[in-house]
Amino acid sequence: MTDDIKIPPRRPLTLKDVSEASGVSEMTVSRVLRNRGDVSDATREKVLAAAKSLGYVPNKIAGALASSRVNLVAVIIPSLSNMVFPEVMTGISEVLDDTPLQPVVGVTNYLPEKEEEVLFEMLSWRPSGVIIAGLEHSDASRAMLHASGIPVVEIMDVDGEPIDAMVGISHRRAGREMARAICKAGYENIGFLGTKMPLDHRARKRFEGFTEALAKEGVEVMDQEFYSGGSALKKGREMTQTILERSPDLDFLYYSNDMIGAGGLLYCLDAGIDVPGRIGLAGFNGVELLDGLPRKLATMDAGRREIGREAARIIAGRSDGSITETGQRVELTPKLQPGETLRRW
Amino acid sequence: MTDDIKIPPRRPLTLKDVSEASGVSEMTVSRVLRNRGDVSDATREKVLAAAKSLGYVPNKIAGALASSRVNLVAVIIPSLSNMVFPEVMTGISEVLDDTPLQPVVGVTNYLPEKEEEVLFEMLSWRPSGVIIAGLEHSDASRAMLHASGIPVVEIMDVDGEPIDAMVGISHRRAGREMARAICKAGYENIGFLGTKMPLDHRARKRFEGFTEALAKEGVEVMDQEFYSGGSALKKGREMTQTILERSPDLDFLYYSNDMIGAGGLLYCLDAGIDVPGRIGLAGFNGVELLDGLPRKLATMDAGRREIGREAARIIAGRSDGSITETGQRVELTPKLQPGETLRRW
DNA sequence: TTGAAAGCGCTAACAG
DNA sequence: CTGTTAGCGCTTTCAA
Repeated sequence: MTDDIKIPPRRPLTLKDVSEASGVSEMTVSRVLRNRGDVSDATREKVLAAAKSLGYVPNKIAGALASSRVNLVAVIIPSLSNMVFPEVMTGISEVLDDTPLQPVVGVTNYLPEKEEEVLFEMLSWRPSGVIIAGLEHSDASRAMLHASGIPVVEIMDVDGEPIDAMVGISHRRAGREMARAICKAGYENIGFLGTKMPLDHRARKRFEGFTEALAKEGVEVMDQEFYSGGSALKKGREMTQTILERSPDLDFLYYSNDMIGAGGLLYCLDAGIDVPGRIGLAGFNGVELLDGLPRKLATMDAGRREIGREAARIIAGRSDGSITETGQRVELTPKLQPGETLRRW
Repeated sequence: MTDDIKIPPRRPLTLKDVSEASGVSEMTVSRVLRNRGDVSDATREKVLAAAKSLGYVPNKIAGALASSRVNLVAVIIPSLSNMVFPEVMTGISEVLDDTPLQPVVGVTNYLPEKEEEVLFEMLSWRPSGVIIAGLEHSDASRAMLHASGIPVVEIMDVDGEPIDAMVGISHRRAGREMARAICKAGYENIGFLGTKMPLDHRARKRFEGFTEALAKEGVEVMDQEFYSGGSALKKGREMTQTILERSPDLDFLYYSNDMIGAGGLLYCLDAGIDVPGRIGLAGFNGVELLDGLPRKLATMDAGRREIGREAARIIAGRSDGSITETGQRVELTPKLQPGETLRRW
């Protein structure tokens, strides 16, 4: 009986295969597999058994085309390699896990052209929603998003006009509040250290808010230092040394993110500089890492996880019809964490 | 002329719309948009102009169904929140960026059931390939992967039998080599600190290789300490303090990852412990962060970026037909980085 | 170089 | 509760 040898199917199984194996119509098989409509227990059992034994995996492509429903949520972010966006992802996953929706991630590396590409690619899959970082996009990107008719939530930032919904914090305000806290603590010679990233609009806005609030107190940023690429912790060290050698009078350093701030803190401690007595330090983001440093860096928690959750809730709600409004605007409040690198006042 | 008011289309545009707008058949429009087959320049121009002015975005769902070609690569990883997988992702993106393929990420949180779910979900989109972390999967997962007929690359680990291709390092060997280096440096009372994660098979294999090689030298692990959740840096501090108080004779601490190792290092420096004289330290992964620490932690680079690149190359090659073999096995060599926390011998 | 016809595998809508 | 009939928007195939 050489005919007995089973050749494993190279062709993926279809509903028809399950239908034939179970003796139930394709339509009913489809109903069972989606838990839709009423099906008798007996039929259900038969179908389930057949599907399982065959190892049937439904073809969502066909399903999506037929139903014009796609349970995918496009998430478009600039980077995965700093701690901030993975945490947003965690928030998104947390709420989508309780829905039929699935996140699909695209990374833009802070490049508008890349964003456009990724967006086009993702929109061509007709997702149920788009969650995209930032409010600044190319005209083409905005047009696509607009024309798609798909729910869009722009996240992280609320300083600007959203295409549809937005969830985030005001980075201008975050910068202002940090400036006020610093002045209140009595620091006067303030330096700024950040990334060499003209396209990081949120960092830019924080800096703008920061200088604006300082100006109100009659203070100006005394010196600045920028970096790009490499280990942020190491860069933080190096930049700190550089700026302090150049401007020894500085008594406060404001970093555009916690990683370089942590590097700066390690440098100061190594160099025997009194923190926060001689020099105060502050970062931005509120990353978990800070918990393990020798001294806790002052920072401002951006509520990244909560931003992810809230954005996902909006998409999920619109997708299942429980939310019908559009244009939601959710502003979260960044929380100042004074840590131990800011003088008590 | 009130009829002049244009109501923006809620219905997504189709090929037909472009066809009508340009006066060219749907088929030819399709050819132009995909750069397939010969089309006269004149027609091409017309079509492109029409598509652009309408803001047409092709429907990949329909395209994929018709052509049974899906330019998606499923990437299934346990977590995004430690530094390791984002770096693998970077490697994957780097090579897929030069292809028509797009990565789609699914996260399993180290849970086999979740892995099964995510896998099922992703396979039902009929991706061009699957890149999945680890060699340990549930029977159901293995069966699905097998039956799918889709190229599968299991990554990170090579200690086991792959379903199809695999790319990674031998964690057993990594553990053994670290053990040898430690013994050679003259340390004798060795402690191990790791995660409380029975499902992290790679950490387990490293530990097995580690103890095995120690045993050959007549050495046993003297004490162990485990943690779960929270800031790894902080936990590293705490665990180190705990284990050293309990076993003051320890002269070496082997950490299952660099983050807790870094925490341990910071603790030792704070406590004024002579590193690597009194106590040696080593971690695992080779994360960039180590560059900025006061002293460079000994570690073993797992080549995560390269793993991602290699896996993506295999998928891309099979997908474009430039590779026809299956079952590739690529073992990368982890590189010991002695840093400054291991005595020179 | 262009077009017409026939599905891809599934589900909506309706009929029984 | 179950089945039948039409497509979903695109690409394949074949013909002009």
